[in-house]
Amino acid sequence: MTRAAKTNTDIRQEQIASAALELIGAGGLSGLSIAAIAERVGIVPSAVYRHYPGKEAVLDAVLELLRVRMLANAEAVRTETPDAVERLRLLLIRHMTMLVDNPAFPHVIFAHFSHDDDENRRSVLQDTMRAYLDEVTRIIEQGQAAGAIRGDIPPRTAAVMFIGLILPAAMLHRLSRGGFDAAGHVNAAWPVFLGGIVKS
Amino acid sequence: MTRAAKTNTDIRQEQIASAALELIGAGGLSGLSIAAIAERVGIVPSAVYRHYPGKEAVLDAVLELLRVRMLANAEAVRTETPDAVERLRLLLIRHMTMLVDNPAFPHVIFAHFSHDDDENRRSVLQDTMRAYLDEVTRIIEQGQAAGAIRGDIPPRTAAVMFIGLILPAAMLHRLSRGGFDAAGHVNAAWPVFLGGIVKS
DNA sequence: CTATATTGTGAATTATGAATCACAATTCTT
DNA sequence: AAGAATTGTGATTCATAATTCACAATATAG
Repeated sequence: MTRAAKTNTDIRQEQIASAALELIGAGGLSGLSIAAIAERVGIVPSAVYRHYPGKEAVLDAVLELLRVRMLANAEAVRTETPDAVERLRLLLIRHMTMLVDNPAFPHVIFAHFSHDDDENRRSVLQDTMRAYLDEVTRIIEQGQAAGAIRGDIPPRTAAVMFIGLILPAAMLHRLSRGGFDAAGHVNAAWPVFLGGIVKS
Repeated sequence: MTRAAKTNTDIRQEQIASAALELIGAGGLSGLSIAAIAERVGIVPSAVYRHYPGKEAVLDAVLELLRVRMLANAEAVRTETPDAVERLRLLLIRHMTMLVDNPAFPHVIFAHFSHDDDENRRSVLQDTMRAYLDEVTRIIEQGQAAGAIRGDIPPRTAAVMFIGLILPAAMLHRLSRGGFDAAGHVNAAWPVFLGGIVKS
């Protein structure tokens, strides 16, 4: 066995967090072990502890990864188009792609949040979702101000419905082992959703 | 310590499955242990093995519980009203109530489905979801035939969107530890959804 | 009422995986 | 190049939870 190249902690931390994210996506939280992470990174299990104090810390890093990716999407569409409705559509596509690429996300969300240890993580996740929903809500409000979206619809409700265009598709995609066409669903559902929120 | 009353296996099996369901809802799959189940049932851990060959079998029983409850809802609304749209609304309420009462459901769905052991459970869950979606699809088709629902909407798409009215609400309800008003969201989202699918 | 089957109990066993540690190899500083 | 700091390795320890087992109590059949 060749020895793993000595690599700076900041690089290793990223590698470990990414490996953990992928492992969670593939096998759920139960499939996440220090040994599996180490193998994927190409080091020995005990080496992981050179870069993180323990498994809990690795999970925190995974949550941070997810937070950044979620909000990056919301950020990105802001510069792509000024039109609120079009912005929503682009975000929808991005969001869907992200969930299919990162199946770890729904896993982590629904994972165990019971012990006191997990309380902090739950809170971080909640903040992430709230921030994301705030972005979507803002786009919808903007569409209402511009007269494109019906003013009698609570923006927050529409924002949660927006998430609802994706979440079940991601779930079915996973349950069917990729058999369910998540992208196809989103494309078909979009005009229906639109029909419910735009001015007729 | 008083000794647990001797109880028939069929009763114990139900108690054990219910206990497991509740434990998963409270603490996720990670929070599920034979010891915890036993404590909740009021017996000693090793006694669980009198009624199930092992933990895997208990999980199978939990899945069966969920399947039955899902389909019971779809079945129930069929006799409550002949109107397709109203039937959908009733199902929505039932579904939402069920998810809030049984937070184990989303947990189990997004739980680990990687090992070969889990392959069978994934398949069972997929069947459950498909059967449920079939029911919803049928109601929508019926609404289209009756002229209440737009005919240019793919019924399956609408059915998945229907699930999407609930799933994110259940997620937010959980993330916020009950702070998010899932029932309120569903009530607000329903007319918007309706606006997208009914004939204008 | 006695024999048998069923269920419950506590102790012991086992498997798994997280975490620690002493030591080796590598890189960096000077 | 010498010494210090960093990173990697293998062996070991520790904790947890599933599972097994011998035995006790209780219910059921005859």
